[in-house]
Amino acid sequence: MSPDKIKSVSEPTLRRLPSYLHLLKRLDQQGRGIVSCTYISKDLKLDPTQVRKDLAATGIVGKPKIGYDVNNLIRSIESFLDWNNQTDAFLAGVGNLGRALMGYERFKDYGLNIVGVFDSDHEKIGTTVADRKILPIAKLPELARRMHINIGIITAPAEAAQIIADLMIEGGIIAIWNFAPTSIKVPDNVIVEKAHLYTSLAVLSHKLAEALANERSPEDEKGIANKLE
Amino acid sequence: MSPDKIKSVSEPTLRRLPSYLHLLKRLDQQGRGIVSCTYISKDLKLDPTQVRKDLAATGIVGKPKIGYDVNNLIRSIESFLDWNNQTDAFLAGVGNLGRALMGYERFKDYGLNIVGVFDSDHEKIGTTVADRKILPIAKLPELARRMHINIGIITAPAEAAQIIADLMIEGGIIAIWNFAPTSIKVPDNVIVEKAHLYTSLAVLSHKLAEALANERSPEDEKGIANKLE
DNA sequence: TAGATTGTTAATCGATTAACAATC
DNA sequence: TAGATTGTTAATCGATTAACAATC
Repeated sequence: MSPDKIKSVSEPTLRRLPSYLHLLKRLDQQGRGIVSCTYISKDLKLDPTQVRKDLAATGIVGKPKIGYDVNNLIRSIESFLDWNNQTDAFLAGVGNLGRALMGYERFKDYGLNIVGVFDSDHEKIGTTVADRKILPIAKLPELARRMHINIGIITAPAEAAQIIADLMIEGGIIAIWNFAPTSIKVPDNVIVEKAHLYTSLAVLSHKLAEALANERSPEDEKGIANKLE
Repeated sequence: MSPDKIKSVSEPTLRRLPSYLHLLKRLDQQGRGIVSCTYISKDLKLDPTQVRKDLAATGIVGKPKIGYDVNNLIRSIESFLDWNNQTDAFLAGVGNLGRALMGYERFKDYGLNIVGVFDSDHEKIGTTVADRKILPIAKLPELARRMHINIGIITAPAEAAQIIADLMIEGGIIAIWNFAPTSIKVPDNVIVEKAHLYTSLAVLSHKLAEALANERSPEDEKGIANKLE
């Protein structure tokens, strides 16, 4: 029935796959042909069983006692993430971050090809970024539909995020990569992936504050330990 | 013993706090003084109990039947994340992404103050980015130590990440925000937070591929459903 | 007062980790 | 062959969700 059925996979697994891929590409460059889960798990500080399950999710089959073929593994992960085919995308909001993303030629290695850039600022419209002419945001829906664009990237300020999302959806875009620091409302069939820097910064800030507090009063921990005795 | 003890909190909770904060700031601007978990949970599409627990983790106390005071809540989250104090940071690697981060004046609202920028490229050293002179990377350890810098931001290519991390650690930096697409090896007492774009892109790419595959062959699902009967 | 809400304890769910058989 | 490794099933752990008492 379903010849190339898509396996359902947990989001934590999905998030670990790029780490494997980067390590594997490095190993490949070093001329290594075979790798074991044990090796990967040590390098990335993960549980070996977890690595095995993650890799299995991509459909790869290893050889007991031997390990996995590095090249096969790379291809398996890339095809699972659909990074072997390039997908066209539109980007809206040419601020600092927008420019940074446009400058990442590497995205093409990750299946992403940004073919249209949009902004609402008349000063910016007509100028170019990464050799692409910046177009007026109002043209996004029509162009997206005509070019069958599936992915939209929002790198605009929070205030503009919802308006842009609506235009993208109007243009038939079904996957939105949202860098604006706000949540957007979309229909159920539209996929939204948040890429909020502040989320990551929150973890760092809190852990640092915690570490510094412990450093200042390390006796606290002993105090607690003593009470538990 | 521990007068201002730091509560241990789960990482998922920590990652949700910035979303609450953004919503609360918006509500505050709209002049709303009180908010309930129910309201927050609907806006952010989360479970209300989860919201209640997350907020409780920051130390806030609400009023039954009433809700939470919006301003108190904002202050509670900010102080929990240590975003009410500014922490000085160094950034290494002035490529596109480095420039984008330097351009984010908003970081100051999130407790982050980038006071030093470094690069290894002689062409870049001496030029400025966001009004800061770019310094040679070799000077990072000494300056970090002298200025008591705790946070280091790596926005360099993967190849340079480990070298930069080592220099940061040499300079006494204990928290690293790593944007380079590679994992770095650090001593146990050093905090590393990954901010890898590709991790987020992997989720989007795979979900999109899955959605498109289902669209092409929606009868598959029926087929499976029938078999289960 | 009644009802909406907080705060907390218990149940559920899912991801991680452990154990072990199969394999080259 | 023996040992290292894969692949899979079972146990554990932790986060999410449900239930409910306390409160204004």
